Amino acid sequence: MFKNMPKETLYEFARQAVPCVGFNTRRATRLITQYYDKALAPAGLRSTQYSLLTLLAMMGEAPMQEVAYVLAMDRTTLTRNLNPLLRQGLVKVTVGSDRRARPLALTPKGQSTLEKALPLWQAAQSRIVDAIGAEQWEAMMRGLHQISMIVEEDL
Amino acid sequence: MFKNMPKETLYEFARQAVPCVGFNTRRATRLITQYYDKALAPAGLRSTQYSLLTLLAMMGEAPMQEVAYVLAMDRTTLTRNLNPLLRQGLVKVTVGSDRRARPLALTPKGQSTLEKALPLWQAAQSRIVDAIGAEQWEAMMRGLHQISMIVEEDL
DNA sequence: GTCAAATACGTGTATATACACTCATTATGT
DNA sequence: ACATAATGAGTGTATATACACGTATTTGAC
Repeated sequence: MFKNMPKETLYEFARQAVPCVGFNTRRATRLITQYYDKALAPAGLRSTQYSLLTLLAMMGEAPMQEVAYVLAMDRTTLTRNLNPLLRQGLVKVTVGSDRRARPLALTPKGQSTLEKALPLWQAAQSRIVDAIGAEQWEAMMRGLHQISMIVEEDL
Repeated sequence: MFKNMPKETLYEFARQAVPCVGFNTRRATRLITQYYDKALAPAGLRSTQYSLLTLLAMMGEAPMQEVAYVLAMDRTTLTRNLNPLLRQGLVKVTVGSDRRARPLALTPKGQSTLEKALPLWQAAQSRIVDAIGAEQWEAMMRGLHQISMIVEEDL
């Protein structure tokens, strides 16, 4: 019975059973995403939605192509991810001088939602970074970027 | 225009724009999953499916509850993830002495599919681990497990 | 200037993910 | 033994993800 096992032992079992980079990152990402989802729920945002709003706030008005590229996300996935944000009126899609492009931008409501979410995110983020330490977190980021670059060569 | 940027610069921009643990792990996981998906395609498996088959092979006949727990995956997600594997006849669902439980087990076809996939996975895995080094990979695993334990306290 | 190539985007389909709710079966307190 | 709680699992719904394919617009070669 795994449920009586300490988490550390369970993780070790899973890692031994499936010693795959992809499996272990996906597994951790499931947990981490749930954690931020829960933290951001009072603002009515999911993890992905918070990330997207934040990126749009930083990028300003930008065509979908560019946004998807920075997200390392399929263009069509971005289209779907926008739907809940459009329905809630947090993001607006306009048309630029190039009438093919669809520049995205935050609405005032999107801006205020983001401001409401910021302290929630900050608390969740700090809880992790404070626990593992900034150096450890920086090292993890470097590792994830390193792996990302390796795998992108094969896509 | 981000497309002319070196990847390293792009990643750094994304990390600065959205300095969130969840965002950065999700972003990397998207790329890594695509990479393994591509590598495993000749065996007709997606990354998640390969992981699940491997875990079932290691666990032997086990009730869904247990499998989901080891995967750190919602029980109902496991139900859905089984569908393509059941349709392809790679996994079978039986009924045990406790008629509520649904013990899962690989079929012979599931076993042979896994054997076909193994060298494909090994090649993809080695490409990453050889590039970053075993120590770096071990450190990443420890970091992911550490973060997983922290966030699980809040779920 | 015209027409093919390139570009920006959306849709159909399939898998991956989780929550709320429901159903069937087993365990338990009296 | 029986009523109730606890347990194991499935479904409805919504979001997240990517590929194959199609549409509209712009670029560029001539």
